[in-house]
Amino acid sequence: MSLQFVLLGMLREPASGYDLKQRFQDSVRHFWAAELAQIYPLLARMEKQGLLRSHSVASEQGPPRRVYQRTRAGLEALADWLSQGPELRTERLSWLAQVFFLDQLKPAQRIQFFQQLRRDFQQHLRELEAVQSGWQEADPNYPDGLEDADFFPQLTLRLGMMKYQTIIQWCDECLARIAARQNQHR
Amino acid sequence: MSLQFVLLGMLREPASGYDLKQRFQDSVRHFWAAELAQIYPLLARMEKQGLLRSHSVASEQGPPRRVYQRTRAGLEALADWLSQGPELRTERLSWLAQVFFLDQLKPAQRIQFFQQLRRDFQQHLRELEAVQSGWQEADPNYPDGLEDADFFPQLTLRLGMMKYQTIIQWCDECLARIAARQNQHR
DNA sequence: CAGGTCATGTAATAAGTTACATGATTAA
DNA sequence: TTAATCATGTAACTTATTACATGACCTG
Repeated sequence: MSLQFVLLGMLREPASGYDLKQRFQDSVRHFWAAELAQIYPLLARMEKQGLLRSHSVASEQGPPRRVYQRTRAGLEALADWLSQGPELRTERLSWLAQVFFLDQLKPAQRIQFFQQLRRDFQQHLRELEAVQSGWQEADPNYPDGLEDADFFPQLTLRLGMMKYQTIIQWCDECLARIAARQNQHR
Repeated sequence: MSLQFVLLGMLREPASGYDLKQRFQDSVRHFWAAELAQIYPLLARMEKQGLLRSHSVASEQGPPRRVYQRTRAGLEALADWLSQGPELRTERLSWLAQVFFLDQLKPAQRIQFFQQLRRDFQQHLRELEAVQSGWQEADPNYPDGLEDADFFPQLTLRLGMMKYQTIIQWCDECLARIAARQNQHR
């Protein structure tokens, strides 16, 4: 299970389940997501396994926060995972499966499909660009003077943008080719 | 559940669970995968729901084959899925999560990590290129004279190649930037 | 006669989603 | 007073993986 390692990686500083969920939202959501209903029980399990330690901290608002930190064992588990090299798993892209079968959709709707797809990814791209801008303005060292702990996250942001650009380009290409085919078939 | 729809899409012609698994292997494996242990029970369930019909056909070798075909209801379910527009779900790319946390790995191993990543994706790219070459040689209409039923699959193949190329490019960029940083820090 | 392919399936486990329950505080 | 945010959790369900069981036939 990789979520375990993602949590270990994020626990560079102590954090509660709720905090971790926020961090997903604003730093890794373009390549990982997790719900609280998955995070809470997993954190508890990891503590039982000795990878984490927790203590309760009173909160100004709401119930007390359970704040977790990595143990030595947790740190080792993370190091192991990283040193085993890239963990590649088969992706499941339902939208691409839809494209695969798109001949079974009415011609007019096919074009709409690609237009919608383009809009969706354009939106994703804009979101990442916004993240980048914010960062860029806040940190004069951006991007190559960053410290390691920020440099590698920046690389993932960069790939996210490159990938979305590629997909948008591909959408345009698809739309052009579909249009060309329609003219030919008359 | 999208596997259901992927199976419906693939059942353009009747096929057994075993057949379907093969088709995953050679046509959609870069964006979808499924094990027989998932396929068999799902096909049975879909038949109970009235989306599929099956009959048993003797095989030259091994046990009789259970061959499935779509019912009208199955076809409608597929059409519905397609006409609802692109189904985007959050991806989970563990290897990219590893990059995100790569500062927690020894510097020498970081470079190895990217080299390995590059090799892996280079391999994936080569596999798709081989698929394309085979197809290109077999069909003189490739790629824009293809019929719809082959044209859309071709688009997914094309995106697969573009994506892998992007990732390889990004790996090179990362390696260069890491090297540049090492020089700066001395 | 060992290992691969053909072919179907079950069982156990892991991973992820959706819905629900609780209850305080704060801002519109 | 209504909705949002803070904060933790459980329960039910769906989706996916790994391991196992069965047995014929085909190739080296």
